[in-house]
Amino acid sequence: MAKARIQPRLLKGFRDCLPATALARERMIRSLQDVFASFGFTPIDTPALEYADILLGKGSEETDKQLFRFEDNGGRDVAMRFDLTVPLARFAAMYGNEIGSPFKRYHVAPVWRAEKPQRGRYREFIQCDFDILGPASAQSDAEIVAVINAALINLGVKHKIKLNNRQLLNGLLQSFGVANNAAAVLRAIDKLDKQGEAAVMQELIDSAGLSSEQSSQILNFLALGSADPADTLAAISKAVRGVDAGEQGAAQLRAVLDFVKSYGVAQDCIEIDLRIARGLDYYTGTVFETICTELPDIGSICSGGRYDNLVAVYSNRELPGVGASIGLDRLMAALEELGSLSLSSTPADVLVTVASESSASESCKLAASLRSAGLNVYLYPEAKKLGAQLKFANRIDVPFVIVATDEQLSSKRCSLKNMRSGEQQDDLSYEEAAQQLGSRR
RNA sequence: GUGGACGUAGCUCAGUUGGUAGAGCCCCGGAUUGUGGUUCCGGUCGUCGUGGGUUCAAGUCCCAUCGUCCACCCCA
Repeated sequence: MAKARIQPRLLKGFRDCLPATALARERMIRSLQDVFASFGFTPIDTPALEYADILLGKGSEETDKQLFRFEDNGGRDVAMRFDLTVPLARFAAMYGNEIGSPFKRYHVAPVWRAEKPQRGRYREFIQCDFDILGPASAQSDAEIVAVINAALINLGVKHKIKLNNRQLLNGLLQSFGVANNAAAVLRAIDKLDKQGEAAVMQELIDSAGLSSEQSSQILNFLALGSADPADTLAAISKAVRGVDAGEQGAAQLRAVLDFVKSYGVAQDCIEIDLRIARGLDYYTGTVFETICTELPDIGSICSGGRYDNLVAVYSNRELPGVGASIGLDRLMAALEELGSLSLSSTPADVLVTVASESSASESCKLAASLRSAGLNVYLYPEAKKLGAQLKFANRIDVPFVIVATDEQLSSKRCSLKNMRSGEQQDDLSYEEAAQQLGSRR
């Protein structure tokens, strides 16, 4: 009796990664790791699964609802991490003495959120986090911004980093007399780009219960987007005068911007955006979001902020932190849409064909010799018709192929074929072939 | 959670007022007995998402269900 066939399929919001995508992803991660390392960040890893109470109530009501949460076989209430910052806080609380302070780490790993999937939004996606724990300094905030900037430049992504400060925002709302419905106000303001001024004004009046004067006042102020941050800062300082939180926030923002400049970040990659609030509850100071300027619709590709009280949730020790997270999958989706993702399905520089069973072992030696010259070599795994091997080379899109007859191999000679141009060099020694390939890379 | 669009070959899709399913690409073989990608010839491929209903007859109409995509909410 034939076995019932199991329909191959994927869970909603989860994706397979084919070679071309996996290679592109690996290249991106390597590029990011280089940047993180260049700033002295060190990698860590933590488990995908945590006790549910570690994760619950740390992000927001929304992230609680989106948790993949279940009972394990031992009856424990467990959940999959929805970000890498909360596990970092738990990690720091457990190993504070070993890691010391300051602690600069990066972490590239998948996270899970049971949301409804959409363009650039999945249920399993990779985040690339980098954080500085310890100092509550404007300099470390600025360093995170500098890392974002360097990382995106290294990936060739045109971007704009939008900065704000939670305390400043609180101060502003206080000075406008709307601090008690802050959440509703911020939610409305956030829609300015998408829905326009009139709709937001209406929402401010209807949902947040503001007067129409308060609404237009706030709207005008928060939407304030002067090209020169100095002008914006001046206006802000004036607006928050006499409100403690506001004055502190404004001072922090100013200090961070000064340092960002010293870190050498181009001014046109940075702007103050008072609408950036961030949904996660743990942010306490500087917050930022980053858009890809060529594809702003896809949303923030990197965001984060300062969270000074998060580690204290798990520890009797205060350990301030600041960090950001690059959404690798969303970024890749953006690059793919822009057509600027290089997609090849093999890392090999050259494919070595196998002419016959009797010469196969010599082909292995040939491949080994090319590898020791530093080349990525795809040795065909069996003797087969040459046409089929070339066809395969074509399929995986390898740029060069080594072809050799049994006679050639017996005297350690081979031919090198360029698969793009079709041109072929005959009668080369292994060293000459390696040299040719090396010089063409 | 709310709203909208769509499910036909591995992929992208066509299929008229209901009449028994097609194209391109991909894949395989040959022309081409050690040279791919171009060209030509041939070939494989379908419970028309699933279940029910209307009808002599359903890919087509109706209901339900599942799935996908998009937008909102929120976010990477």
